Amino acid sequence: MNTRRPTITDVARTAGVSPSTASVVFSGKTAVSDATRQRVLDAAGSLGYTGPDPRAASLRRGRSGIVGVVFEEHLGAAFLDPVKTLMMDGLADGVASIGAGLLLLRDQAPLGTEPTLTTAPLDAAVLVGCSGLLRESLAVVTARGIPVVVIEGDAGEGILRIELDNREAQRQAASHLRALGHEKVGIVTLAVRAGWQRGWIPDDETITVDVTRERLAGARDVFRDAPAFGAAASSIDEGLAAGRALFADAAARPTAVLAQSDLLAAGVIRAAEEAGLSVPDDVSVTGFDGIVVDGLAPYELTTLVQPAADKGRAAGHAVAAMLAGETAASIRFTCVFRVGNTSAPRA
Amino acid sequence: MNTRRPTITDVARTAGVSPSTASVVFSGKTAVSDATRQRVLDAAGSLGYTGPDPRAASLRRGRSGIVGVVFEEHLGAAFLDPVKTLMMDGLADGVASIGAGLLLLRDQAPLGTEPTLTTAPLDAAVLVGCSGLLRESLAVVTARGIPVVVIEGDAGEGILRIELDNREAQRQAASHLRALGHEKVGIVTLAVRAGWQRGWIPDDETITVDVTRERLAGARDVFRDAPAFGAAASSIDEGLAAGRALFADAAARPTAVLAQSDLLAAGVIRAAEEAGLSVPDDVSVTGFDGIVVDGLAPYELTTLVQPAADKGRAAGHAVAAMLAGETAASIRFTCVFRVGNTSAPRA
DNA sequence: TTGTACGCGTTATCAA
DNA sequence: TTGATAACGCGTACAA
Repeated sequence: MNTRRPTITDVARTAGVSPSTASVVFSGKTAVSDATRQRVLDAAGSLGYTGPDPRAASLRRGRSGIVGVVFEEHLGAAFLDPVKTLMMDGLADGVASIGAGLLLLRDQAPLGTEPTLTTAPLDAAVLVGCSGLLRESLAVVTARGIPVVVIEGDAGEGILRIELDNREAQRQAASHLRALGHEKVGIVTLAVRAGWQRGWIPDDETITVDVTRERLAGARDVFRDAPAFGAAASSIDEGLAAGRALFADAAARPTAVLAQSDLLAAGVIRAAEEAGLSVPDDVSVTGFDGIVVDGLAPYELTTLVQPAADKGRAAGHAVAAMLAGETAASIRFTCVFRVGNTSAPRA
Repeated sequence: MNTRRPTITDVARTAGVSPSTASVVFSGKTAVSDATRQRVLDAAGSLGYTGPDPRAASLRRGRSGIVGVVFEEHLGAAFLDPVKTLMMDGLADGVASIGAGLLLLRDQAPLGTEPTLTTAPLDAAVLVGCSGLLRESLAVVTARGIPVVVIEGDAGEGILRIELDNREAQRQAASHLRALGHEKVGIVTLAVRAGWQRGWIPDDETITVDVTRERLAGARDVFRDAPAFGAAASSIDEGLAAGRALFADAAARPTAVLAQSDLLAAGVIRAAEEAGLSVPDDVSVTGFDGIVVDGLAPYELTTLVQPAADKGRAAGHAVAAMLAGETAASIRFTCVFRVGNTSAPRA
């Protein structure tokens, strides 16, 4: 009848000690005599007590050991992107140093259900995103007075950011192509804004996604008038579609393509093959990210290797530092340009 | 000096009401007069109170609104698998019905850091995995008396499972090939056990991964003596390597290949192309999962479509039901066989 | 080395 | 419609 779970008080009573002594046995904060410890442990065993209730401990300590990760997109979409996956991996590592776990949260409340971002017992939050969509989430979190870090996003005043030298990096790839003699270059970009449908980007288009805008600017620093085709997402299939558009007109065909992600680049390569073009002899293709594209061998992309996992790890460490009361600073990571076998001198 | 965050008691005092009334204003559990509500809201606004502390609420309610998801692997590895990604997506949906969030947990405690599975404020847990590795996690969770659901794993007595008709499903694909006249068939399997290196599977090998064993059994139900090559993971590159092994000896070459995942199948197709074989004219290839393989067009795999997202959703609903005190039952999902353009009659 | 006493911030219950 | 009271289960000064 009394199915209530045993508490540390029950254990203490059974062991014939005070609750605080029992508590200490589990937390190990203070020395306890072996005899007493054993009595407490035995009592716990016989009662089926499995340790302090995390909820109560969390209230008492003021910490829950949980870091929220907020995505703009649908969760499935987020993990389809290998870069985000790597980033999460690093983040998991980074917060592990404070023994915290990662709570997955979506930005948009799915109608009717509780908006967990406001009600979850978070110690800190990491916002992942590129457009201005997460401004609202940011407001909620800062109002709660929770430490927050933004990865690859427009954070606003006084918010810690983890970012990349997108423009400078992309400029390197463009310069590389320029040095190889290429002049007619096509650009394949990531999404221009939330809900963007694939298509050529008009010159007067406003690009709200930071990453897209910065990388495009880097490419145009070198090839001022290069046409840009915006993909709807970072995937091989989107790159294929973009590549088809670029190679459609044999007369206007570019001799090199700057893709804003490795997946897009892989798709562009497929499109080139499809059009009877050889890579890199007829067309050079560069990517961005430096991930391993499954199934792309024997091609090895000329690309910009970004420290995706390090970005996540840095975010985790920043969060850890802030929770420890230390001050943490924004970090700007640098990409490493890597020459593969998908770029060559202009034929 | 007093930087302590305001509590609901502070708000109540400022508004001139009792704490319980203020609480009700935020929870909406009981009707409150508009005048009173406004006074409380105003007080909260002026004090910078942003709502009840989730930690305290969680202690009082006995619920944290958090469901743990435990993976055997490294987080990055888990999300590299599209099936797991879909499953997570469904799971997120499923637990959203009770307003819960997903806490990512790893099975192996990374040495020294707190094992969060024992200390996290979980309402329930979902274990994802195929081998017996998560037995330990299971023990921890059941000891805590937390509802638990296992997806695609050997759960043991009395544990709720969400599974697939792996053997029957794979048998369908095999029968399909048999009906097409194929007799020399090769099998490409998923990992045989944790840490497995790719290679031919000896007849006396013990297969500890449930999914691998069941699907292999299904294939052998039809092709008793078909040789099986075990991949190290589910990826196109692993499939490519397996395919090379299968097609290495032109004389012994199979006319059809049963792959245990779509990614592996995609790799096998690449290997076939590489060997100058045409799919499906020279070689038929079947997959398993029914995911969209990025970049595989124009091939459309003959495969078994598994309801990956539904599995996750079902796990979420099961968890919700158990938390509501209802009884939930194990579920066995069924795959749907889909014929694409990668299988054809034996030449 | 152990015990006492109290508070963490909230909410359920019941009475007014 | 509002308020008083009592937990929820634990950790930690401080005293013994």
